[in-house]
Amino acid sequence: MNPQDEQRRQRSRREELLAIAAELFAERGFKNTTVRDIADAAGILSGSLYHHFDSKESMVDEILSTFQLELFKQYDEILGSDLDVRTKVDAVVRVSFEAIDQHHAEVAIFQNDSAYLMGFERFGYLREHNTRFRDMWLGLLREGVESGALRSDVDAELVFRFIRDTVWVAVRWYRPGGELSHEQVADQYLSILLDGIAARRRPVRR
Amino acid sequence: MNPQDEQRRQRSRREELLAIAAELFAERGFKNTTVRDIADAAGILSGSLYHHFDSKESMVDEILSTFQLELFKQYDEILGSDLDVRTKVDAVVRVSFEAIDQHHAEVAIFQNDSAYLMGFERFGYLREHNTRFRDMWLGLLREGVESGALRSDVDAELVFRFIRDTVWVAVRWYRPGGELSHEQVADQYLSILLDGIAARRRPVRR
DNA sequence: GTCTATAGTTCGATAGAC
DNA sequence: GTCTATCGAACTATAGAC
Repeated sequence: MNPQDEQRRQRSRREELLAIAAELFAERGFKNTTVRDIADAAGILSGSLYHHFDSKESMVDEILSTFQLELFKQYDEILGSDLDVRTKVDAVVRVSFEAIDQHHAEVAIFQNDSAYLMGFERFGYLREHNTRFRDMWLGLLREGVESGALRSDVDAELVFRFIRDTVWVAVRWYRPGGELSHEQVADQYLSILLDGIAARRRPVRR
Repeated sequence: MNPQDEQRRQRSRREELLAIAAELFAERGFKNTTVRDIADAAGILSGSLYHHFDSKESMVDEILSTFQLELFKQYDEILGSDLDVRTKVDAVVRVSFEAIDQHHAEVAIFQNDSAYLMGFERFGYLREHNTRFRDMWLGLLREGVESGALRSDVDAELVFRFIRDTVWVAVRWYRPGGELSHEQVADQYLSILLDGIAARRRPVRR
């Protein structure tokens, strides 16, 4: 039994089924994944899934809400610390790329299907997720400008969108265990975000 | 009505239906839009759509292939010009944001559904689109580094993904006719991309 | 906990009248 | 060019046996 299977065996059946569903949702999209697909991948029949879950929706609900809880616990730790702004920005970006690495399926589902899912009342917390994420970044950016660490001549709302989109959309091409580690991607991303890709006429120490 | 007018009238009706379908595909996604939705929006019944189109797939096919043709015609003009690299990068980004403004639905469909559609053989040209876009940017970045206009210490493949994702994903929040024009968005994006968001210790002229 | 069997919908697409 | 009418397939979910 390889390590992945071993790890899976230790989890409850419910979590195992959720992990299988998450992979399929991430790969094909929520709407394009049928309960039969999930059951097939789990080696059971579609009806048997309903012994564990109320509906297909409640499966993706549990996947996303669990992930969101975990992610914001990490963000809150960073924001509540006494690190300087520049280091906080660094930490938030690193934690995000780490999430893409360690919760790849969840991030992919959030990225691809949250717009659709937000149409349902039970997924209102996804909207809350977006609001909290925005507040966090606008706060960091304002603090950074005030402290003189960040430029003040660009629109904060636009910078926020720029950061948000570029970080999370990386889930489309980043592959855990691939050539680049999530730390390496975070390094390069922060370098581009902070210093840009244009060459400097004169070296600037920071 | 003579045959020529008849042909023109059919073409315009066809284009009208495609525009309606494109809006729905962009808003809800291809899979989540039914032929009945499209027919309802057009004020006809679902069966009547099949007088104009073979299938739902052929509708999205015509929408995307037409757009792709037009977009790359613009890119090729820029690349074939004798502008310097820095100006070419500028122009390519601006044309892309202009496309988000003027072909919002098409870009949204490409952004949201091309991964799914690429699974079908008839949409192989979407893969070609990605390859050409990548070649274009890697060429520009290499040329930029060689000419000394761009930094040489960041991974070109990663910079390409960074640019690609940041530009196109803007279709998720950019609204044509909204507060910010596509030119303004392009200005700020280029500024962030080239110079970064970190403050400079000393002003650097470029 | 998984099975068999199927209810109840919704979907893409077709045939032929007008 | 649109309508009426409908087919067959695929889907979510349920009921009850084992």
